[in-house]
Amino acid sequence: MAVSEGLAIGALAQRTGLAVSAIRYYEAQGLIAPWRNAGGQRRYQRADIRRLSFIMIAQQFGLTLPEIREVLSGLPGNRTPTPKDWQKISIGLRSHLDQRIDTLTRLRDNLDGCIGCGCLSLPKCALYNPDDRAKSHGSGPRYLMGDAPEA
Amino acid sequence: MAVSEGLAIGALAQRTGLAVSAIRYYEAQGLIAPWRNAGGQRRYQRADIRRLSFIMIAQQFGLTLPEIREVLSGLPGNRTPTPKDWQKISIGLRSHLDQRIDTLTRLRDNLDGCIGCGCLSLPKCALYNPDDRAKSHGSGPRYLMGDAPEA
DNA sequence: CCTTGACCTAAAGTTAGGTTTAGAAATTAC
DNA sequence: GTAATTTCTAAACCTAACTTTAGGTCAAGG
Repeated sequence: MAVSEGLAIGALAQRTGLAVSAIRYYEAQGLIAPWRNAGGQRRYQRADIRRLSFIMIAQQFGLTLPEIREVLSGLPGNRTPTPKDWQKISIGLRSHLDQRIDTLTRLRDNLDGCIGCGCLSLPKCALYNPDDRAKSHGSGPRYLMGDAPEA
Repeated sequence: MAVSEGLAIGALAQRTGLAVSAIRYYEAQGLIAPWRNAGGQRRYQRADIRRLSFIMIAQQFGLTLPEIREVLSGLPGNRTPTPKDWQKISIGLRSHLDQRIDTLTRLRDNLDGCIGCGCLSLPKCALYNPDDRAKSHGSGPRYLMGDAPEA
């Protein structure tokens, strides 16, 4: 019976390569919202495979889970997202990625001229002012990187 | 007397912009080695300002503290490093950075064609196979991502 | 001499992104 | 109708890179 009662969490895990615990964690973070069957178990739509795939890709691009949740909120809530819908929200990813590449490239260009030239110890060194603030995902203070003393 | 008994940790913190606790932490991780004065307090050389600066820059580039410790071990231990010494070890940074830029660029090039085209849900999608897979050194699974998200 | 501020150590807390564990209930397989 | 799988929840644990706290010690100034 139940020609299509949706995917169980284990099946979704297999299809995406994610751990079951990770999928539950994403739900806790508001990134995915399954329904429950009569027995209280999570059931997912086929479209959720793509949703999780998107999450994994966005993570590779350096987005945090809150950021990804934000991006996903751009999808329609009342129907299964179409390829066009995915395309639309992926534009944000693209610009995020472009920014990161720019930053790193700028950093690299400054490296050769800066390390070894003597300015390394000066707060005004170009390398100290990554005006983009690539807030590395760790927690902690790092008020230097995210919040340069000024510029 | 003691025309130059070295810098106290607070002075070093001010000069570098780092928190005192962070500098002690770096010592615990083997990244810097001050000596102690008669009273047991840490004393630093002026050259350590540059050492900490290097650490901060390397972090922006995405290196972990163990990796930075490794790079720093390339400096001479018996004398104050010269600009040439710094230049030498910075070559490793440069290649690290080049790799990261390459990876991101490859990812970006795949993005437009991949998201929205329908392959997003397939495990064979190019975005799923960042062939660089830098041995996910983090704890968790992230066996999918080639490298910790870093920044 | 005494007070204030900087410094000391060790241990616990923090954030992100999950995993592991434990005990119980639901499903599936035979 | 069981036995074996899965799944459930809640809570504890994990890493990296630090910070905060607690309880004391050192150093400098008046």
